[in-house]
Amino acid sequence: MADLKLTKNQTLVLSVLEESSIPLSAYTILERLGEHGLRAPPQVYRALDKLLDLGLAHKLASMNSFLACQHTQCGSHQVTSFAICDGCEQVSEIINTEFERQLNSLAKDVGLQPTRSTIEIHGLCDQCSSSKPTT
Amino acid sequence: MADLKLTKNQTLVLSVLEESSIPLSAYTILERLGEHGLRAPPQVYRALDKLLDLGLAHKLASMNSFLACQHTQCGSHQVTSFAICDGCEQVSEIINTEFERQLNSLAKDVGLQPTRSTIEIHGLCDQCSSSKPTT
DNA sequence: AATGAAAACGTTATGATATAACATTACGTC
DNA sequence: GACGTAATGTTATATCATAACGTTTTCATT
Repeated sequence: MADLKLTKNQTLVLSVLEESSIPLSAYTILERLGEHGLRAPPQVYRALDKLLDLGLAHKLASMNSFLACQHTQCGSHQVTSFAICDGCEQVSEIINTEFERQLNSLAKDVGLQPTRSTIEIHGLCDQCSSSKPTT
Repeated sequence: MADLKLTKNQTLVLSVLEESSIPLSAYTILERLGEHGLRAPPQVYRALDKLLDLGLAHKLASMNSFLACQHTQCGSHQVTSFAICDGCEQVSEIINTEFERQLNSLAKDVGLQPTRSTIEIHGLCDQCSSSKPTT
């Protein structure tokens, strides 16, 4: 566990993310940590920034929300992709080297040296797509 | 040109996007259209929503900004990827069917039926990477 | 243990992004 | 010209994120 170096607020924020089955907004995290003494957004955002740096959490730009890294050891600068169900909000974190290679190749084709990528696939999971359409 | 069906505000917003070499925030668009009578955010956001629907504009979730579609005819629901230079802010819009196929395959592997994707690659373009590092 | 630098923290205020809600106007169709 | 729909204008507010500043904690060095 890399948790050992985390500060109090970072630990609190990461715990909330880990206990959630879906991504959370910074303000939802703040609400849940009110009873632990957190009162203002910067306390959450600062903890999140550090967790993102460490690769222990990820931000979903398309939803303005955050989730704990699902891989116990997610190198902070790999290309990570997310499959997001718009029904149940479950997220799968995908790391695929062949896909990463192809992404870098696309970037190179247009003359870009990539540093970070946002890959977020929205849709419906098998379970939601079999239950939702019956409306 | 598909412009023929656009309303006044949609046409104004699209014009501003087309005249810009970089993505613009909704509020920047609003400022630029102040002289044309636009005064409040909903006027811009409503036009943007329609332009996104029509595939005439795209949103970059990682930057909270918008740009005109670079393909004269971008089917509104293709997988479109963006290569974004963090130096000069130039964006290349990439459509690649092999990449799209692989993306769909990744989604399928985790049981997701994709509907829309956010693919944004950040980095430095060749020009910026040869000028910036010398600091 | 004293000390000093760096990191983390708490707090207030504000900036930036986006939408709800409602009244009004434009416009095609009958 | 009456009607229904789409577009518009406007006010207010919700949501997301950070600047700025002072205090406290941490911890290596003395």
